[in-house]
Amino acid sequence: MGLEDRRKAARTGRDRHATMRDSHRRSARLVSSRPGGAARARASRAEGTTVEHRGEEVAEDPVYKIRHSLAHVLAQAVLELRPGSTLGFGPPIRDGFYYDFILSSPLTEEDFPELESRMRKIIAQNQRFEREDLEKDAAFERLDAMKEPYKREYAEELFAKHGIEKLSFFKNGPFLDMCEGPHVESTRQIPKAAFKLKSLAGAYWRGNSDNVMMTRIYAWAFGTREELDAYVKAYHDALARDHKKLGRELDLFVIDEVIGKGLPLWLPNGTVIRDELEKLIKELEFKDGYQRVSTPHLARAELYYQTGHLPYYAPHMFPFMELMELAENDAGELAAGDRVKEAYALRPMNCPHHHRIFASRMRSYRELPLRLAEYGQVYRFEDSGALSGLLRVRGMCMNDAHIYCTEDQIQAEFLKVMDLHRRVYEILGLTDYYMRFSTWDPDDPKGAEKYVPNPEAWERTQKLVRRAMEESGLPFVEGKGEAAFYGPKIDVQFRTVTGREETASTNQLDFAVPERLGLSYVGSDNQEHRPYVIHRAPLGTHERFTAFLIEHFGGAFPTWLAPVQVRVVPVGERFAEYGQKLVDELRGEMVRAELDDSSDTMGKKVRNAVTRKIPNIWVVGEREQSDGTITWRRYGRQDQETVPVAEARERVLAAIRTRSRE
RNA sequence: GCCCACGUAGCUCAGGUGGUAGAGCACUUCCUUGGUAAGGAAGAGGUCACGGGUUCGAGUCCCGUCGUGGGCUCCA
Repeated sequence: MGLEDRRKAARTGRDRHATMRDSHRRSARLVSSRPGGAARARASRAEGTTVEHRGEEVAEDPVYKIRHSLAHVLAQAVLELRPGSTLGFGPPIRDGFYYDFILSSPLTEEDFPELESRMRKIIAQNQRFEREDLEKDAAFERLDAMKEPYKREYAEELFAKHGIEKLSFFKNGPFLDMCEGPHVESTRQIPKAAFKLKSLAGAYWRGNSDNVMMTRIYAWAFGTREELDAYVKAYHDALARDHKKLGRELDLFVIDEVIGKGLPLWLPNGTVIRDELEKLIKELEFKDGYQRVSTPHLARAELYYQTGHLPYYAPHMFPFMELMELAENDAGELAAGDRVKEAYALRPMNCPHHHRIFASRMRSYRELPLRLAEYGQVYRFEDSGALSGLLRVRGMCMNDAHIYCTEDQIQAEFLKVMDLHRRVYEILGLTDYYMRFSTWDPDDPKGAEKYVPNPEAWERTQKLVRRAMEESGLPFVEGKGEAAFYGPKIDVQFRTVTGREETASTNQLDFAVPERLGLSYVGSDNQEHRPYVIHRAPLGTHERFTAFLIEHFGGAFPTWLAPVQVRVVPVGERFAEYGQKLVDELRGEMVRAELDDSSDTMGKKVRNAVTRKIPNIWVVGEREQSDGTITWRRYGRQDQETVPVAEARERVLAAIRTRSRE
């Protein structure tokens, strides 16, 4: 495939994604925005900045009403400031609300004070929210008079596809909006000091990248000023834990534009964390019967035609490397000709390589489940606008493994995988996550493009995964329509310090690709059978997972993970030799220890060690040297103790061995 | 990829209305040998992201490119 073809494939691929995405966002919208009628309660996924799925209890929440009403107040203020603007959606969200506009002329964040003050004036006017339900014709007439084409587009859909009878409108003061409510009775019930405009953003109409880009204004809003202040303060405090900021301060990684965007360089300190995580998971996987393999970052492009991933993944792959056949040019010299001799691709995933290992010889049912694990480096051509620190990169290392098994083994294997997750999170002290059971949507009109067409297999595998999840006792929510194209998955969702939700881990049950690649094993019946494949990655990628850990620990890693585990600080130069001896002994035990033999003062040395968030500082001076002790200062603690060297060393070794949270 | 904002020394930032760059920390050298979060002095370090344009003159104004951030789409 030539570059231009690839680009074309990329474009179509992207278009297809957009369309598919739109279809499930549309169904989500309906739940939240349907005017009148009971909002259908639905398993809620913890929404970030998108729409809340509402149940009745949510709708009655006073803060929800305040946020909903504030959105109207904001829109009114925007229309005052930018007459002729048109409206998109303006729903309440987790910590406030937003509203989308097509602005008649641009706004900037510098306009926020002006907007906020207009909003307060509107609130002070004590405008009543009055509801009016209109039947179809009247509703369209109203919307045309309002000159709100986007609202009208949505209304048409509501009447046509969802069979609603009436459309509800809310009027407060001079502002009229098509909306399902509910709202406060009058603007006076909105606390004037409990909201704050947050940011300006672009957002596609209906979340579809084929549509126009609207301007979204995000705002925080709460029931009281105190809650708002506390929230905003917590938000700003959290920014100190941002992995990008700490990555720089603690020399963990850099992203160098000369190397390329989204291609992080791991510095020695960051590499320690990666290595420790690898050690951890290798131990756990070994105990669970995984075998390690090692495969190249490249493969012939042919491989991706075989797997059937290509149409799906082309937009996310780096361009193929094409080796041209040699040919004589006009000058009669041998040079690269027009014909592609061979094409290679940087791999965007590890599974095809592992599948080829499975296929490398005849397999017997006696070998199953076969668990092949690799820390596999992959490269994905992510949209430039999606890149973000270590959270979204173009070169990443996955904690990947593929479990080849029979249908009878799926349940037990899935349980083991989920238990592996549980153990990892427990060791790391991660509790702030939730699991999402991502299933196919048989009613999805775009289902033919989205899913492997095998309803029976979908039902069967989903049942197996669901049962495994229920047995694992891990709580999960269901994400209908979120499945991979080849099977259901379990995603683990985390939130970053800035509140953005990300998937840290994804586990998929694949009943389709083994078929495409013709994988098989010989059963006890001497017949060939198709294995199932479980794709799983408890630590996701090093890049993203480390980003979470940096933020989770605020850069203050427990001893076992810390880049420097012990820093020995001699009180004066005379004690450097004693300090060096301690360091040598620790390093002899594979402890990452170092001596601060700088000419800084005591206070400065301690400050330096604390600033680097080193978990253990051993201070040594006259007393320690003569007594064979150290004075131990732990990160984040003021109290300290003087301990015999042998005991101190043993305690550090134990903390490392047990991976204690200390 | 799209919308918006930003891009001054390694880092954090100053540099009204255009007149060819500053601070603190870090770094280097010297002095200080100190008991728990910054001892002192000197020094080095910037083609103000890059490329055009306007102007007698651009870090400062305009355009483009690249990069970063916040969102959207997508996703580990």
